[in-house]
Amino acid sequence: MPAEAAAVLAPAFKALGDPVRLQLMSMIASAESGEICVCDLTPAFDLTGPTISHHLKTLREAGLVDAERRGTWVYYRARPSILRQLAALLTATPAPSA
Amino acid sequence: MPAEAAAVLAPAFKALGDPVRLQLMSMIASAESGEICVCDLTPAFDLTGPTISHHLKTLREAGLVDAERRGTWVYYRARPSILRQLAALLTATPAPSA
DNA sequence: CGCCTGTCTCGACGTCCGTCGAATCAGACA
DNA sequence: TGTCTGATTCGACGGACGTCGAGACAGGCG
Repeated sequence: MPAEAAAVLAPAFKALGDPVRLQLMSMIASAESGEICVCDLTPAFDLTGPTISHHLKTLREAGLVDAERRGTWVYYRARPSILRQLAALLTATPAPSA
Repeated sequence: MPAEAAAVLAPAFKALGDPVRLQLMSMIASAESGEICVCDLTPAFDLTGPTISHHLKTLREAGLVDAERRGTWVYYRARPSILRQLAALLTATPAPSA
């Protein structure tokens, strides 16, 4: 793996490297309708609204989720393509020779 | 995903969230013989020995690699089981409903 | 035994991160 | 228009992180 690829992929792993964000990602990705409102995410944690918003921004900037405002509420949905990329990287790494 | 699971898995993602460690992990996991010497890892980076050693310790403590001293040299090898766990988490997250 | 190479530990420094409170923006509704 | 709720941005604080230099430890070899 070239250094440039590592520089591109590492931020995505980094974004998942916080327990709160990992759980947020899980909730977003496993939402039945494919999307979930911030107002449904916030009460699941013992954290203030701004803090959850900050974590969601981190996930957004890592390219892991998309956000869309509809009326008063903001809905988040996962981006499966990048998740597949990360998973492929992890399964590809073990040496096949053995 | 329960909060406890997130607390357990997040550190592994966090360890991969640094470009240097991600590349180290890639080099270790893709080693032909299944293991690789620190002396082969260090010159691949523009970093000092202690810094590489620190990153390797981080990967070790995250459970991603094992280290073994043989004579003068220390060899690192990947732990495929945890890599499979992380990959499964990423592929499992997208909602199947569509 | 003394030295040399390879690796790790320790202490320090600057920067980034997670969290909060206060303030701000976006939209709905009377 | 005014106000209320939901979500974000801003500024600040404490703690963790990445990096380095210096020093310590492990093992091989004269």
